[in-house]
Amino acid sequence: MNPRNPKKRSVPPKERDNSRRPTIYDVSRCSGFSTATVSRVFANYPGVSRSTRDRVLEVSRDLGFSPSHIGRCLAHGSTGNVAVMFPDMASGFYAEVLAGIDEVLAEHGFNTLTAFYGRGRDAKSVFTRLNSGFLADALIIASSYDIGDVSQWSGSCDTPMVLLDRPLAKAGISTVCIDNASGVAAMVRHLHTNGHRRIAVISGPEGTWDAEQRMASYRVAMQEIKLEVNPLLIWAGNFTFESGRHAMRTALAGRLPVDAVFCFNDEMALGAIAAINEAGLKVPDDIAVAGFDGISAAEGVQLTTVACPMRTVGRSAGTMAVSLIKGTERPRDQVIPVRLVIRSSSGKRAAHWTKAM
Amino acid sequence: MNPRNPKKRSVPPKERDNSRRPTIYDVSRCSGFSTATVSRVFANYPGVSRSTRDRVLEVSRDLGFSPSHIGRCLAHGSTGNVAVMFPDMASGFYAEVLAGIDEVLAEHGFNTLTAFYGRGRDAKSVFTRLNSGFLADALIIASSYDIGDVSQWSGSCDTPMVLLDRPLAKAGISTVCIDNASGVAAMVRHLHTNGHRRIAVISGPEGTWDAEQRMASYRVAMQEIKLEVNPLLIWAGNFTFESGRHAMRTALAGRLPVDAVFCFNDEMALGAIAAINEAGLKVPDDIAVAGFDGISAAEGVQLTTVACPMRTVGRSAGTMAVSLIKGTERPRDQVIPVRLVIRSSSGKRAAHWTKAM
DNA sequence: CTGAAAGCGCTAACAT
DNA sequence: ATGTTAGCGCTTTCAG
Repeated sequence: MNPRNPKKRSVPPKERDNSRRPTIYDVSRCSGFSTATVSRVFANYPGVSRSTRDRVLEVSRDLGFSPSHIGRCLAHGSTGNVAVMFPDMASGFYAEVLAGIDEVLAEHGFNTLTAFYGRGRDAKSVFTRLNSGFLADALIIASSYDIGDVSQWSGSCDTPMVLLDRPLAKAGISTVCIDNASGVAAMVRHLHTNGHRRIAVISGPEGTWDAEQRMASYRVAMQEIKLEVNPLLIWAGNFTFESGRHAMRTALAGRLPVDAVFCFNDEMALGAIAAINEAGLKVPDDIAVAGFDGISAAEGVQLTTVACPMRTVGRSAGTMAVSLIKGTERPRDQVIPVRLVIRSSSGKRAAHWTKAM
Repeated sequence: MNPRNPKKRSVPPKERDNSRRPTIYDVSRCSGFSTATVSRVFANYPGVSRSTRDRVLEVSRDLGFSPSHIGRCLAHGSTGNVAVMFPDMASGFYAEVLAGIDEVLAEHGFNTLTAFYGRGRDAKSVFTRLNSGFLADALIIASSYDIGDVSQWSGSCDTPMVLLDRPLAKAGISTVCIDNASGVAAMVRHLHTNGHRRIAVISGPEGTWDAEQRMASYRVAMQEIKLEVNPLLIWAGNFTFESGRHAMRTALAGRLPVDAVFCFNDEMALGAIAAINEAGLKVPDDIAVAGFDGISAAEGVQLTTVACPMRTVGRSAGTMAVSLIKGTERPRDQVIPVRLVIRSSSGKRAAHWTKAM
C-alpha cells in the first residue's frame, strides 16, 4: 500500500479511537448520514427531517460529540472570539468592565480573549499579537493609560477595534467613553453649593486621557461658577491610594487654606482621607473630600463621588464590537453618562462660614 | 471547466486578493519556496538556510503575512489557549488573579479565554461550553462560590483542569488554594496577644469553601488558645460591604460585650467599621476589627488583615495549567501562604482591661 | 432532504 | 535544505 493514502475520505480517516475527540466523521459513520447532514443539524439548518435530526443528535450524544470550534472557525473564516486588552492594574473597576463585555459577547456567541499590558508587557506588542495572528474577530482596547496612538499601530489586515476611554476618529475604530466633563461639572457645582470655595484637586497621571479631560473640565466648571483656579491647589497624583495620601500630606504641610479636595479617582480620595485623619483633622468638617469612579470602598468611608457605571461601559463596548463584526454599520461613538453620588464626605461648610462669604 | 476544481493546490488556490488575509500560499508563491519551508521559517525550525529564511521573512513582511492561529491549531490538534472561569463579581481580588494567570500563560505562548458565571449565567453551562467545544487546552476554575461538584460535570473528552480555592482529588484536576487555616490561626493568635478575649466573627456565605474553612479554622484556633467559642458572637455575612455593616449593626444593638470582630473578608470588615463609627464608637478603642484578603482599601482604614497574594495564586494556577497541558507530570496541589498584616484596627486593649483579665 | 467533495490555513511525514 | 501532499474538523456549494 502506498504510504500516502490516496483515498479521499468520505469515511472516517481512522477508525474510532476512544482517546480521540469524536469528530463529525464519527457521527457520520455511526449514524449513516453524511457529514454535511450532521453539520446541518448542529448549525440548526432548517432543511433536515425530524427523524434524521433526532438520530444524529442521539448518536452524537452517545459518542460524546460536539463540534470543534477550531474546525468551524477555519471553515467559516472567522474566529468567534473578541480580544480585550487591559492595563494590568488590579482595580475592581476594570474587572467590572470586563464582566460587562463578556456578558454581551456571550449573549452573541462570542468568546472573550483577555490580555493585559503594562508590568513589563508592552502594549504595542500585545496589540500586535492579538491583531496579527487572526486570533479574534474584533479587539477592545482599554487605553486609559497612555499607550500611544493606537491608530498608528494597525497594519493592513485589521481587526475592527473598540477603544475604551479615549475618542479617536478613524474608520473601523469606535469608541466608548465616560462623560468626564459632566461628572466633573456636577461635582464642582455640588461642592460649590455646599459652600466650598477653595476647591483643590488631586489630579491623575499626565498623559492619561481621563486625567487630562477631568482637569480640563475642572477648569471650565470653576470658571462657570466664577471661582478662580488656584495653581497652588492643584496637586499631582497617579490614581493610587498612596499618591493620594502623599499629595494630601504635602498639601497639609503647606498650610494653604482649603475647603474641599476633589480627587480625580476614589483610590486617591481614600488616600487623602487617610492623610487628613492622620493629621488629626476631620472629614468633612475641616476639609471636604470628593472622588471619582464609584468603587465599592467609597461607600465605606461615605465618600461623595461620581459613579461610573462600568458594567454599562463594558456592555456598550461589547455591543459595539459585535456590530462592528456583523458589519451592518459602523456603530456610533458612545459617551456613557455618570451620576453624582452625594455622601457625607462633601458635607456642608459650617453655617457661619457660609454666611461669612 | 469543471465547476469543482479538481486541481490539487501546490499553488495558491486563488490569486492574491488584497481584501483577503495573506496565507502561507501567498508567501510561498511570491518567494518561490514551498509552503513547508515557509512554515518552517515561522516555526523556527533549524534546517532552513539563512538566505531562504531572510527571503521568506522579507516577502512575508511585504505581504503583511503572519501565520493564522486557527490554521495552526487545527493542524496541531491543540488550541493554544487556556480558559478561565470566574464568578461574576467585581472584586479587584479576582482581577489580580486573572492578571497573574495571564502573565504566566503569555510567557508560555498561550492565550487567556475568560468567562464569567453567576448573574444569570449558570456555572455548569459555562463549563460545558468551555469544555466541549475544543476551545481551550486547559481550564482554570475559580470556584469560591458554591458551584456544585465540578468533578461530576466532566464528560469523557476532558480538558485538564485547575481549581482555585477548593481542593479536590481527581486525576487531571489540580488545585491551588489559599492557606486559610494558617491565616485564621495567625489572626486569632494576634488578637489574643493584643489582649482581646471575646473574639466575634462575621462569617461568609454558607456553601463557599473559603467561608467554611475559615470558620472551621477559627474554632480550632480558639480552642488552641483555650478561648471558648460563643455561638452568640458568630454573625452571618455574605462577603459584601453591606452584609458586614448589617451584621455589625445588629450585633451592636444586641449589646453583647465584644472585644474584637474578625470579619472573614475585608469588604465586610469595612462595613463593620462603618457601622461602628455610625454608632459613635471607635475602632480599635471600643471594638477592634480584623479582616481577610488584603484588598487595597484595607490600608486606607488601617485594617489589620490577612494578605492573600492573589497574583501569586494566579501565577501558580497558570503554571499548573501549562504543565498539565505539557503533560510531563501531574503538578502537585499548591497551598499559597498568606501573611498577617497588622495595622491599627486591631489595636491593643487598654492596659487596665488586660490586667483585669 | 441528503450526499459528495472541495476547500479553510497550516503542519509534518516522507521524499528528494 | 527544500518540496510534496495528506490530513486537522468543519462548512458549503452543487447534484441528485
